[in-house]
Amino acid sequence: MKNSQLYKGSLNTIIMKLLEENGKMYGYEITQKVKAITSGELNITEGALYPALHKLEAEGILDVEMEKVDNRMRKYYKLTEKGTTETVNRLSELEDFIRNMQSLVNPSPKLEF
Amino acid sequence: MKNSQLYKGSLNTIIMKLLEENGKMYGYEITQKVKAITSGELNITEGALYPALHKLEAEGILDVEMEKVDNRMRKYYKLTEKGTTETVNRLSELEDFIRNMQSLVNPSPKLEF
DNA sequence: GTATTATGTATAAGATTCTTATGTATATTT
DNA sequence: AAATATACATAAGAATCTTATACATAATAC
Repeated sequence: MKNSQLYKGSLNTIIMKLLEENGKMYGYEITQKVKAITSGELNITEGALYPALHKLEAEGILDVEMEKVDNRMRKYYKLTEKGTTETVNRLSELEDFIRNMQSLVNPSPKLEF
Repeated sequence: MKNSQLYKGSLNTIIMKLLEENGKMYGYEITQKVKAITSGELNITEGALYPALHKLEAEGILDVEMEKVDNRMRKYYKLTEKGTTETVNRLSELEDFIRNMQSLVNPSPKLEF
């Protein structure tokens, strides 16, 4: 996704947070939501997304539910109980990560008078 | 480094920022500096650090300079001209990344009255 | 006095995550 | 009729990191 390696490792957290927020979503919907929220800056590729969803399902983080809409198949994903708990941890880790990165690149905050 | 995949992809940016700030540093010094700044939360492993330094050197981002201190060898790294330019870009990418991640996980900022 | 920890660099095997390319299929727009 | 949007899937390879191992000197602990 995108021309920056920084996003590597953040996809699972993004998926889980969106599902926590929206109840249930299908793959394509996730890609569009992410694109919209980031003003087109972050584009999740299918090659990254679908294997990630399958893995989260295999780990018991997500439940899946098929639905046929407009003659097309949709796989809706939602957080399991375990997944909901795990999401809290992931978001906490993300906060720590962002805080640490800001400490590293912003050693002396500019004081304004 | 650490028990979170989120840091994956951020090592180069961290190295470059520290070198921009401190002029020149050697590998072990970088690991200690990062540990100190993050209060022990982020530990750069040698297996990640040294290959990263070698690659940045091969890409012309870093210059190396050997120095013998206390009968031990040290390899001091510093940014090249190209590396200095590249650092500006990386830090800009990091800002975008952090902003995007905050948008994704913080959709409705809590208003306080 | 010797064993551990700290300092210092290095590589190699394997895991994880992602990119890029490809495949299939239907609906809509040009 | 062709291209784009919607929808899911996988496979090969790249990039990054973990874990383990290796070597070497200095300082500290027992």
